[in-house]
Amino acid sequence: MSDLHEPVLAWYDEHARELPWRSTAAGPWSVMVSEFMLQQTPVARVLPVHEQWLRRWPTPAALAAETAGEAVRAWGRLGYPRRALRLHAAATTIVERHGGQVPASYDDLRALPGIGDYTAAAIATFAHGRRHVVLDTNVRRVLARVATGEEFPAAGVTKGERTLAAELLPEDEPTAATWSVAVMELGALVCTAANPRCPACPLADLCAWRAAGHPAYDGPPRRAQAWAGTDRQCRGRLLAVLRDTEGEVTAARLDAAWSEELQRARCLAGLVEDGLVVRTPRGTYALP
DNA sequence: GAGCCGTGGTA
DNA sequence: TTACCAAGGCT
Repeated sequence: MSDLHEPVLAWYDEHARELPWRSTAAGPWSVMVSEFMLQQTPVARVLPVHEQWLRRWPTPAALAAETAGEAVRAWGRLGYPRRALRLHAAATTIVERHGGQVPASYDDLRALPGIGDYTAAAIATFAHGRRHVVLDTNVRRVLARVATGEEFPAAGVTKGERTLAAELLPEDEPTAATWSVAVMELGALVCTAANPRCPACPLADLCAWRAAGHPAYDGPPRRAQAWAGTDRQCRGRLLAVLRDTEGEVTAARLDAAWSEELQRARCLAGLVEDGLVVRTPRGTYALP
């Protein structure tokens, strides 16, 4: 399967997007911030917020010196605001335990809040040039199609998947790093979830899914994410009020943001529990 | 391992 | 319009 390398690397050399966190001028912190923001969030929406963050907090120490609430506020509408909390906490740990430098080792990164297997491998690879299996949704989809002949990978990462990805990883460290970002980019731009651009794919002639005639996905249905009326929507509404207000917010303001009382109370308690909101002694609410 | 956690763009 | 989904992590 190592005959996949050359076509993918050549394609990446020609078609890679120029992104701020890929610039030679970008440091490990820029990469780390981007990886947090890109968790489940499209590049287009990350770009402006990433730029603001790096300008305001050019180092982990700069972010750590702020309150967590300012990180949540600056997160804006990227979604999953607990990521902002975790990034702030990770920056604090980096200052306290790593001399203010983003760690290069997978294990050190993996131990930070908000960093799971993917993000640890991604930062070690993209920020420090280390050699790790970087298995995100893009890579998984490309491998499922090219090697397994299925349209989509299983719900969770399988052992076989990880083994395959490890076998495909080039031995040479810098080449492995380029390969990892190249396969991700191929999945993001060509081998997309919907309407893949097979005619533009450098692996078209080697692709098992294409050879099989693009059979439709027949695995278990992926349950749609409910939204309207859910706690997630309610939490989003409540936090938006806090984000868009300097200082404290009265309970009445939050009452106005969501009419269903029981659900509102449950969600507010959840936000406090998560550390995204604090209740003041006066009974008002604020960002931490 | 399944469920939960935001948001907005696209077809 | 509804449904899908976009560089996951945590419990």
